[in-house]
Amino acid sequence: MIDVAARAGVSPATVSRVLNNNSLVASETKDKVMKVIHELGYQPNAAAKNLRSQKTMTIAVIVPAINNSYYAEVIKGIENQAYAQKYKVIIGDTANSPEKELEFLNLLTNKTVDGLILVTPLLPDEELCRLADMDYVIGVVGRHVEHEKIHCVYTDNVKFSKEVVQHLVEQGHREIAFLSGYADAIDSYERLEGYLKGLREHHIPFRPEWIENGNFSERGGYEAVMRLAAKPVHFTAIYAANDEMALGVYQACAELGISIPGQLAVVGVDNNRISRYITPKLSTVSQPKNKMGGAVVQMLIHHMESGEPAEPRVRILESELLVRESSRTVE
Amino acid sequence: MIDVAARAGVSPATVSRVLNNNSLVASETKDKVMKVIHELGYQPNAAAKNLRSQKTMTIAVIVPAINNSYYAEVIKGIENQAYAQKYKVIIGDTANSPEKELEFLNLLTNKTVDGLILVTPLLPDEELCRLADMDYVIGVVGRHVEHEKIHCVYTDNVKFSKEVVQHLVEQGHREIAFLSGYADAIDSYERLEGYLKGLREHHIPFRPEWIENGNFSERGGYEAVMRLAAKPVHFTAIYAANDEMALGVYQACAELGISIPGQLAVVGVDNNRISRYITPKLSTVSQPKNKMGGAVVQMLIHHMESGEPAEPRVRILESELLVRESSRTVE
DNA sequence: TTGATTTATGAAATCGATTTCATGTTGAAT
DNA sequence: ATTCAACATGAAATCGATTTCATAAATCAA
Repeated sequence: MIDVAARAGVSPATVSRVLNNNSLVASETKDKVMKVIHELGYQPNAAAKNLRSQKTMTIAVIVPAINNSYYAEVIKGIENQAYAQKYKVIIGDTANSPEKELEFLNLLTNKTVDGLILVTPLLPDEELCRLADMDYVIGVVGRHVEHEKIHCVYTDNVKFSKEVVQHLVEQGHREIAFLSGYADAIDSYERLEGYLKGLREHHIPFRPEWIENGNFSERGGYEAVMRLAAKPVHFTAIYAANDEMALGVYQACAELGISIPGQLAVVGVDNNRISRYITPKLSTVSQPKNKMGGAVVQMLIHHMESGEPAEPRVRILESELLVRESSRTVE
Repeated sequence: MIDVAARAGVSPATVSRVLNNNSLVASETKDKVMKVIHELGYQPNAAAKNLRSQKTMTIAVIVPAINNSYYAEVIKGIENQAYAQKYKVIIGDTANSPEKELEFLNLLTNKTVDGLILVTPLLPDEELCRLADMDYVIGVVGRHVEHEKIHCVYTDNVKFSKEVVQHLVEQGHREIAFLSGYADAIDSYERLEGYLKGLREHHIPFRPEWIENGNFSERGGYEAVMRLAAKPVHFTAIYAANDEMALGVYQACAELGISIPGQLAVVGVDNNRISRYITPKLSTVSQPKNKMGGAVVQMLIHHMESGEPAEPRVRILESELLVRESSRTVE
């Protein structure tokens, strides 16, 4: 910058003013400086800028697994919106480890980033609230955190789970099993809650044997069905709390010689890419992943730039039940 | 930091020395300072550190589409390796736009990051070489760039394409069509080259009608097959330059009443998740995506820390042909 | 005891931008 | 002609760490 100033015969202060479109600079001076800037190919140093402005124009996104398509889509929405508003995005993959997640929080406290987005975080609310209390800017996707300064975006797990049950009942099912994800995940809990409420609404007495844990993974789903099949309990439909587990259900059924949807209806959640390609096509619940990412970024940027949390602080986006082959009664 | 220094009754210089494990500090002073640091929950400011050290411990990864599983896997490999070596990762999604890609290069020139990784870049080699000439640290995944300071990691497109042809010939096919990706992508070009060489090796006269462009997309693959089917040319196998297009082939065949692999054998490239779940299971070429990402990060970090490019500068990793149902001759 | 080393610490410069405050210039108004 | 406002610019402080250089204290050898 000093070089530019010297070569243009002005002070660094003026160069800075030119760069920041400060009105207080004569247009001829401006032209002269701009010319030198282009000649030298000068670019302002980001670190210096960050230090002086106390801003980094960067946000961090922490996800359990980047390669999982759900998170990849959310990240896509985040990156696109951030880019549009001139922000950069740092990603952190926790590999489902709360310790790693905790470490990434340092990005906020050491001012590497201006704001942080946690997607389905594993850490307890208190940890997040503690940071928010210190005025760090935080957004959460896929979970609700009760703190006036924490932004949340998610879909209503309870609501769409009830819809799934409703749909299965309409297809004539009254014995519906449920595959949950890992026990401490909020999604798991809420989808289970919706499932139970759905049963209740249709006056279907609930049987605990219908519930198995599949840890949100294909393998887990497979094993859960095997356990289910070994029990003396009857069911004609399975609601899997995500598509991965539903994939496991398909595999188990193939091995057990159970036909889908003929003998067993299956519904998943996530609308991952595979669900549309597998045979029979999997009925599932679709969430607006890109939109969720974009929404939380907008809220965060608002907060960072205005100093006030966005209004509303919580956005619950609509999900959609996609009825495909796996749950449609064969005519 | 000044607060810490004051409270510990030492100078900021000493605090800094403690933080950086500088040996020139008495152990009792060190303990005293550490205690205050913990009391105040002090964390060194990243921007100041970056400015002073002229390093950011950050690398940027530029991909055409984050949500595409191939890139997501590469990113995963990059992030994991970077994290292990205490580096942060900024991502940029170009949405296949060279202009956007060019913009992301500013992250390097304005010193937001210490190094940059481009995954299957769209920009011409010259642009990258220009930066490398200025001693910016650059890595490229999925393409070869001839510049002594640019690190490259990729698999041998020509080699595995020849293997695909070889495999199809072994299955009894001699009329093999080829679906290319967009014309300016290096992968497209090299896979075509391998296809042609493969044909030559088996003394199969090449027919230009066998080649159609599918732009690496499912839709493109579908349309390409439709065009192919409309031509007065016969073929019993299709080599699609990626799995997405192969998916399009499946769809087209379903509509045209062509059975796979009975009437048409299909092979793709990428081993994306769906290829294993679709019916019939798609034969494809698997690349070590995570490993490619990890490898390029290691090379970059070596370069950034030693000042010298890593040796070797180019790493060609092995790919694997996965023969599944879509190309196996029905007995 | 004295001088030479080693060890521990602080003062101040530095990284490269932004911004406040002061100063100088120009032109309009009286 | 004089005063005042508006405008244009520069000098210097600042952001928060690191690092050089200087200095003081402690240790050692003679």
